[in-house]
Amino acid sequence: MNPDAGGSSSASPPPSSSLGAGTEAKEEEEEERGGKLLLVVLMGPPGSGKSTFAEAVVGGSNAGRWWVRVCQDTIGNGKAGTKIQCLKAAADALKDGKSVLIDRCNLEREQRADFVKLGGTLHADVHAVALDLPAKVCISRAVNRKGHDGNLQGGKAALVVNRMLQKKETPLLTEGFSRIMSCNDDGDIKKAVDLYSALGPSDSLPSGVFGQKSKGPVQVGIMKFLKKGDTSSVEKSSGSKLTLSESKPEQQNPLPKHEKVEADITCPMEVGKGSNDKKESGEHAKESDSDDVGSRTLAFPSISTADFQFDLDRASDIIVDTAADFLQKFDSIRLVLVDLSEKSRILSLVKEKASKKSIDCSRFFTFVGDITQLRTRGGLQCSVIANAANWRLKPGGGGVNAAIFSAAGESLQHATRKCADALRPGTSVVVPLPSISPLHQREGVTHVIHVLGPNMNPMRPDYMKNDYTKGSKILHEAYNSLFENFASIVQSHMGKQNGRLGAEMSASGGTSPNDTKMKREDSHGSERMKKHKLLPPTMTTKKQHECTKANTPNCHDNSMTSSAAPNQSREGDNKKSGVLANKTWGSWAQALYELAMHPEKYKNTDSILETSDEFVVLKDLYPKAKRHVLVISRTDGLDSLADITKEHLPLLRRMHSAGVKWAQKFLEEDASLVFRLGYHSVPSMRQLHLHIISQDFNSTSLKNKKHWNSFTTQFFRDSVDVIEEIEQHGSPTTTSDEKVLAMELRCHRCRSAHPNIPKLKSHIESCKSSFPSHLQQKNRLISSTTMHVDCT
DNA sequence: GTTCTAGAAC
DNA sequence: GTTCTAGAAC
Repeated sequence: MNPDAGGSSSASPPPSSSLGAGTEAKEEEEEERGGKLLLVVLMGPPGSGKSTFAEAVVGGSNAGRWWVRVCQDTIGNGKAGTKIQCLKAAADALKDGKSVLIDRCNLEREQRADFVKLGGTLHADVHAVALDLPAKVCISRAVNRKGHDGNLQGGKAALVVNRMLQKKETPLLTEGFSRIMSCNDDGDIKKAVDLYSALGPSDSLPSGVFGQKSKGPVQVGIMKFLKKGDTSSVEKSSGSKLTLSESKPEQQNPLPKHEKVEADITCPMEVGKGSNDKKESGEHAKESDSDDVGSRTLAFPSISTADFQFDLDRASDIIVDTAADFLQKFDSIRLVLVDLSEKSRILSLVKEKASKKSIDCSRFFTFVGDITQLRTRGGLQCSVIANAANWRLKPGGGGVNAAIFSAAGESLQHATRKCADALRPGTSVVVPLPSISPLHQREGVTHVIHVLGPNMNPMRPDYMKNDYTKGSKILHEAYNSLFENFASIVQSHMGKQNGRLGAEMSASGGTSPNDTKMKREDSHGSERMKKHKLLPPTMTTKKQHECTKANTPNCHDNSMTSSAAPNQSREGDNKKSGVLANKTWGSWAQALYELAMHPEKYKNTDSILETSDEFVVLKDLYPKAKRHVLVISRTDGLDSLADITKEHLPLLRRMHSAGVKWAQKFLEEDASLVFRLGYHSVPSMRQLHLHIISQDFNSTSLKNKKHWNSFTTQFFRDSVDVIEEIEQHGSPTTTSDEKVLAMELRCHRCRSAHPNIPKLKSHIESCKSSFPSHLQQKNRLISSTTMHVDCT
């Protein structure tokens, strides 16, 4: 602790030549040192370690540097002061020939603008140092600290941190900073401290953006990032630097006016035209690099319309429909349809239809160019590309498939082999592209998703004989599978960053144990990615993987249908997503099945509330809230959402109605409750069951992260949505990626992050925020004040 | 799904 | 030392 830290500002001893102050003296200093004075704006929420940083630099070993720390928490005679006071102190110090560290949160652009301006006016180099630690680390530290200068600690701190992080805006060079340094963990912070502490009088630091690997969206939270209906903070921080919209004049789709920031990342419905505008291309690439938009962008070719000769008009409808659905579900994700030629008929059809549908053209657009050279020749930053694969997942054959395999080199073939041997029409498989692949190195492509669509070409395998009813369904499925897989990549990308950063929980000093831990978690995380991400949705075991292999166009279903295991889904239940819904259930997972098949055996227990031919209503044995019941289907072989087809719609509607009825009954007993009805994407217990659960989550049986996330993330599929999706597409889209269950803990009402279950639980006891807006729509919530629409 | 428990985090 | 998480076993 610097002895002067309690005052309005603290400085290490100034060099004698700077005594006497004034601009002149300062300029002399500059000349002498060969460098300008610095105004370093720290950014970070409470708990991010700004003061520690500032104290280390100001009071550290660098006695030759004349730093002044301007700390808003102490500027008022040791107590919190105002921004004006900070500005004045900073101005005085700069005029005095001292470099300044601004120690206040400065998370929003507006909050720091005056300091940037001041630096400019007084000819100082203005740097940003963003302390971008994960929310939960900051919260944990802020909550636990004692004797904080600004008296912000304890429960109040968590609230403040959360509120601030919602508004965080990533610093940009365009704000006026000459250098931006982001610190994503304690190691980064130490490096930054060392860097600034070690600056000699004549040293200067290179300009530019450094260390911005972990982007704003990650810090704001995965849910915030992915879920529709949240505030715009993510777009603000993620999108503010891209200016694709400026790249081409022929913008067709004007942006909604309220999405100003998005407009910055927007493009006209069609951009690109390949290669030649070097300036533009460079700009895109550069801008995108400093943002995370590339990792949230999927470029895909039109599936089935080339060699497989699928009707273009129908295909374009399907592309636009599936893309629109997908974008509705996920915010901040970009989809780009790519084709080589400007004259591409499919591109113009899609453009026209997307425009008619008023799809946000910043998040879905067409692009003329080579999908294997999007960054270098097209200036489009994009980490995930889709491949219109063949069923054998082999290179060659011409078209996009040949181009991608050729551009990616042999490593793509090897990586593909590890994931699958073959693909069924209507499905896709994610292949992480090894870093040695030229496509990875040159274009920044991290994943290739192979997709197989329906074939309408009599010369190719699995010819569909012009059956467009089936063909359209399969093409629909192919795009859905592609987009879902893409979503899970983005999710796991975010989750991984959070996981890695989340390992950094201890106080600022500890580097080596943390480093060890970090590496371990990181490699562990990669392992997990290997296991899960290689497989299409819902496939998580080797066995299932093999099933898919067996289920290729040439192998059909024989190996599966002969399955005699009594605890597996029956044959024929798995027509949908190309990924077999088969799953082996542990003995413990049979309980609901047993009950559904033989409710009479259990009729003496008071857990069964109602029995009909179609379902049983049961009090959950381990309720995760004050009221938690299950409506269990009695249909044999219907184990999870993955088994559902349109035939089950009437059943689902009746299960829903039964659930609503019970919710209303409970509301009569306690009008303060709010209920949500839904299914787990991947249930742990066999036999399809609908959860009716009150949103207090006040239960000792709710014990861990998996419990919480299974009811409060997209893993929980609202019954109304499931029903709607079956009505529209014949099957529900399940978020089969179980990694959401390991995500950070966020309040289901205010979305604030919490470091552990006990702290989360104590928060939700008192959180009175209204529910996120998407939950308040379509009767997803049932309370004493809502009306419900009967789905029967 | 839960229980148990080692060891990480605090 | 206590609290908490996460993986294994069932």
